[in-house]
Amino acid sequence: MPQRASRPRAPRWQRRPDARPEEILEAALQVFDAQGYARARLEDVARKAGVSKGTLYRYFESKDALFREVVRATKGQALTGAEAMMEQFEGTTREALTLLMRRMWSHMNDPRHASVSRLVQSEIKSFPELARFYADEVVFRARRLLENVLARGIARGEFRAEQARFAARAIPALAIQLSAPTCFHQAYDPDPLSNDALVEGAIDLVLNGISVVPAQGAR
Amino acid sequence: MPQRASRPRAPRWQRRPDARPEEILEAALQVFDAQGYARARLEDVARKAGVSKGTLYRYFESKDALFREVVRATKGQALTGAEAMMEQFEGTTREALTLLMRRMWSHMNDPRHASVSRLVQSEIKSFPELARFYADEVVFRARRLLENVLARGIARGEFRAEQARFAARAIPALAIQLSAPTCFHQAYDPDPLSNDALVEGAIDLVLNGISVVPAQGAR
DNA sequence: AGTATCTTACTGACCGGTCAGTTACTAAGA
DNA sequence: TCTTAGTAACTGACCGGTCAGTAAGATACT
Repeated sequence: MPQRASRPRAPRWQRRPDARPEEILEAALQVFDAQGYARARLEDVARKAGVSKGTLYRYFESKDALFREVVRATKGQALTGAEAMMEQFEGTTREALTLLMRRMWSHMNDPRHASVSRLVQSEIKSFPELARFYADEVVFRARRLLENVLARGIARGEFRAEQARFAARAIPALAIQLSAPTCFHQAYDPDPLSNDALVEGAIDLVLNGISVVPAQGAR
Repeated sequence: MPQRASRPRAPRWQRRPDARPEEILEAALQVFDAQGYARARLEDVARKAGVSKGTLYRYFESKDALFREVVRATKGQALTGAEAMMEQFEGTTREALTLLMRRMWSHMNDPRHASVSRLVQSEIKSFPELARFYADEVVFRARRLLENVLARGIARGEFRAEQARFAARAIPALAIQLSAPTCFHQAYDPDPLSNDALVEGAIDLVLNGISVVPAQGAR
């Protein structure tokens, strides 16, 4: 019963220019995630977004552009919260870093973020423009946040100074590679680690790896 | 001067059935690396290998199969040497692990291995059959090797037992993500780390991360 | 050694499916 | 009634895969 006599015109489609872009981005993320960039068909994105293929081109000028916007929209402001959190943190830097790492890992458990991270890893080579954006707005920004925390720990005598540069790179690397949803061999793994075990393992390894050895002085 | 009167027939092409497969694999690796699997054209692979496209199909039954063989050929026996090296190692386990990590990082500096690692990361989702092979013959095998070293260190009281499982996963993760040639943002990095700094940073982080804390007992 | 015969590595033109992007048109709704 | 969001059929490039034909070169037989 598509329409009633008293409200005769149930339009075949509606104009919703404000809602479309977001819906298309969401659909695109799902299709890109499932198929990878190259195999993803705009036809499928359109269907999933409830529009026709032509409509995509009203809002995004090409498949490339659509992909870039997916990444931008997902990761764009993701770091702001973490930065704010760190700004006002008062406890030991060990606690701060623990908190931050838990936050990173729980982020990677959000399928949206995990998908985008994986996609960027996979496709970045074909998107020099995106590469620049992603490096500046995601990779280096995350690194800067970590470096600030690490610097605080060094200043307070908690962490070893010589590990600051490497650790700021290692933590994101571990988050990307060692959170369950990103890991392709999870399915075949004879000895899989739970998500909890992965976070806690990472925290333990990093904290022990960067803390000043308690041989002389501390404790 | 393509031919001389005294040796009149310089053939337009030669039969070299033994050499072809290897040459094709090498060409395929280069093209896949440069373009990614989807964008790589078999036409280009053929040209680079000095054969026609049809010839590819004499040796490999499809593009998929060709890709699988590239991976197999490159990574297949790569671990054997490392396993042998560890088998006969006599020093402290710290030294053993250091040696092994240096070996892993220098492997990743070989463009062939770096390419394949990146490609597998990117494309694995579309190749379930390859995923199985890669998980069993590369990922888990490398992990097993690391676990053996770590177990030795635990048995000798050098390493903390609770870190064995995570560290065996973390080390390859770091090797893949934090060796220069695999890293897409190296070009834009305002504060790039040299390869040396990356290896040494990883070794330092890991050794400190897994070693028994010298608070009580040791030293 | 020469040459006829046969096998098969190799070529390259072609086919057909796929899909990003276009366009001519329709109708929502201010 | 006019603007423009939206549709759907269409186009053309691209490329994986095929196959009929060609010639390299091995083998057999003088």
